[in-house]
Amino acid sequence: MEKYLAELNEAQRAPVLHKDGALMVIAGAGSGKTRVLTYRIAYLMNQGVDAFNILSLTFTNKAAREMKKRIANIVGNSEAKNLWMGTFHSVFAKILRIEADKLGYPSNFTIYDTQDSQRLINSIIKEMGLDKDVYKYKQVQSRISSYKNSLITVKAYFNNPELMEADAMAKKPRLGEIYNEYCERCFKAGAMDFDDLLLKTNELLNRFPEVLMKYQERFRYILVDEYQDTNHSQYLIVKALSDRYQNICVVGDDAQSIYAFRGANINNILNFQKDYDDVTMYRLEQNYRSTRNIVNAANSVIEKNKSRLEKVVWTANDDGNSIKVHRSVTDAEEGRFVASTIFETKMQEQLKDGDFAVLYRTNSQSRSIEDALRRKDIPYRIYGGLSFYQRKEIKDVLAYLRLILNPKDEEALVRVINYPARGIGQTTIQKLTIAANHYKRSIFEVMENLNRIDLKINSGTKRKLEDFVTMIKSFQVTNQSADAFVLAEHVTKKTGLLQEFKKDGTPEGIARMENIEELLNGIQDFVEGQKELADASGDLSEFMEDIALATDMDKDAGDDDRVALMTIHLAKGLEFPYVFIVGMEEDLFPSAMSMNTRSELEEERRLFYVALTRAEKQAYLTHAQSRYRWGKLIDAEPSRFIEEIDDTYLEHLTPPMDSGYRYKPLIDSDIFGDVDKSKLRLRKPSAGTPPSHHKPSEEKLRKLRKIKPDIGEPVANNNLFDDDLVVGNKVEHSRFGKGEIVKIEGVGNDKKAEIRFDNGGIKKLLLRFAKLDVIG
DNA sequence: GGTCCGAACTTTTTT
DNA sequence: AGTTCGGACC
Repeated sequence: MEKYLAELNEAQRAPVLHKDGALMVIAGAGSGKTRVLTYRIAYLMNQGVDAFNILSLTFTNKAAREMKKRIANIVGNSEAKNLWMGTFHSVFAKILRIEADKLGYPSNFTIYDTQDSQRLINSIIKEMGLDKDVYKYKQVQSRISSYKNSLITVKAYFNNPELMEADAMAKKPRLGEIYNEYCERCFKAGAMDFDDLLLKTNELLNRFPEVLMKYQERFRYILVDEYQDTNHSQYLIVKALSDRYQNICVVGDDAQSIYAFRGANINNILNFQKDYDDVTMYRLEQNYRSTRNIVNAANSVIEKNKSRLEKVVWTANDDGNSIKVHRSVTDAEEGRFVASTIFETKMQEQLKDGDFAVLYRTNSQSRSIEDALRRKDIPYRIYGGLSFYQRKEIKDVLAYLRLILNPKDEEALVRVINYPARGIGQTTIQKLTIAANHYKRSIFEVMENLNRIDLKINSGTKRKLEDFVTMIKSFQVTNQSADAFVLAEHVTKKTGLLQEFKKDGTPEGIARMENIEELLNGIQDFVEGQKELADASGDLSEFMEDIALATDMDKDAGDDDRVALMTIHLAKGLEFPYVFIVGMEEDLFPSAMSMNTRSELEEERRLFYVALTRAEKQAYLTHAQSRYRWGKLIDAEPSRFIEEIDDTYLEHLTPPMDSGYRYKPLIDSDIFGDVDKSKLRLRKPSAGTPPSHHKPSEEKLRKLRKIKPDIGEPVANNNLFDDDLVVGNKVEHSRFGKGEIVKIEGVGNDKKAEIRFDNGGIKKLLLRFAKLDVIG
């Protein structure tokens, strides 16, 4: 152990050696935070802490695996095995399976991905006869998702006039009904969506004190990586679990918070010190990754943000080269520049393809880069985008497998009941659905009992339905004895899925068949891996659990030597010697959708900061004067972010254009005073952020918190009111008028106040949404 | 109940 | 641009 501790600098060693209590590590980009986490866990175990008592939450499962491997090298494999490590979603999915019965779920519940959720919501909207142009299923899904991430259950929703009014004003008065129906259908199908994995964990821990106690005792030491990207739901889970022992270590960097759009709340990290007694704060500020040029350039950009924690990232590395900026006429030319630069640099510097990465803001930008790389025969790998498991043919196979494990899984059933075509059409499915709703049973159960219910289905169709049921049941029998691979191979043959593509013969058909074969290979690999483990069998349920929450980054890259293509979001936590950041153009990066408010623009800027700090030796920024978007050639101006970099760190490969362009005006609370962001959001509801919060003026904020402003302007805050409103306060509400607080209950985002209004009414309002002015 | 064709959406990021 | 979905027609 001593040997390992010697590998750390002083700043890194301190949090590693800090055994008990709450600690927060603010870790600048490239400052070795993974190393700190790894050694801290190893050190805890070295100090006699049982691996069973440590829970470590990481951003990807791959990060967890790698960390575990490194810990195993220090403390030994058998010990490291007992560590609980993984993403929030995968860890709590495991716990939910153990405790499922308490919540009324089967332990083999299905996990719906976003697509499943959207399909279900789509059919609910149709069944309710709503206008699909008003109720756009994707918008509705993202709205429901953000409710869940803010712990607003259906019940909480209907108890909250503010929310209902907001949705009504957005011309969606029946959103609550959809939400309710969606939840009921998921429950009936024995399914949880991604957000449920966190929401139901909260429910579990809140409703069952003995369960909470059990896991508090179990997880005496909790570590959370990338804490700046946790959402409210995750925050509450961590808070609950760590409440007993308070041995909580969070690591993060506010400058790299880039997931606000899916509910991440930067205040979790900004307010950590308020949440626990006796917090020790550590800062890692020395960057080991990048050249001084890159570090300084990144600093000069992030300085433009107002909301930041104080931190100075520095490096002892060499200056290195300037950051190179390249302009091209079209996106195709940009691709060619990237490809030929990679080609030449590789030759001159004796590098590998794997030393290069191309980062972009949106997945759709990969195409032009791919084309250029392919022409030059440069091997590459695309991460993310339409992930393998989201392809239609793969989802079809998986739907059969899901159905075997959980026949109540309606999304899976609807997906494959007539695919490949077996003569079961819309009408029949409709009849089944109505019957299922009527008898409060699943469609599959209805199909099992066709002879006992009169559904006015003709005998031919009935026969087909029975055949389908028999087939699934026979698969279930096979599943008793066969491993996942044998079963999956059997299923693809028996269902006729493979046949379907074989007879098709088109290039797409062949590609799809190859994808299915690749899936089967993947399953076989998995099964063989599992069989080597003592406590696993390689059966279907193990495989399905493994892939349900697998991210694209989790797949083994196979350590093969290729240029990496990915979005900046996906690149978080990674590093490459040479990095190209392409599409540095206004409306693309920063994204046109993110320029309406300061906080959105600041998130884009943090994203750029993340991109830049991925580079070890050399960064390139490229932009095109025109590019194809939506099938049309669009003119583009260079991104403001290029200008924001201090000029001394840049080298223009092409003469810079005159910078006479202008930016779109910001809608900003700085300018307009009290901007009601929830209304802004509703006008533009595609973003996946949680329902926004009323933000009082800066002065009022200060009064509420009774503290002086620290650096810069705080972001719209969920937890502002935590310690400030008390019973007896006089408040004014925009609609209900003046009143007095008679009761406060709940914590954090769930905090409610009961207010007796002067007009006689008593209302219970969720503080984070209630527009209250304190008047005494 | 199946097939074919055109409309519509896509492109912000993801567990 | 490419894909997916829904409606009209067979």
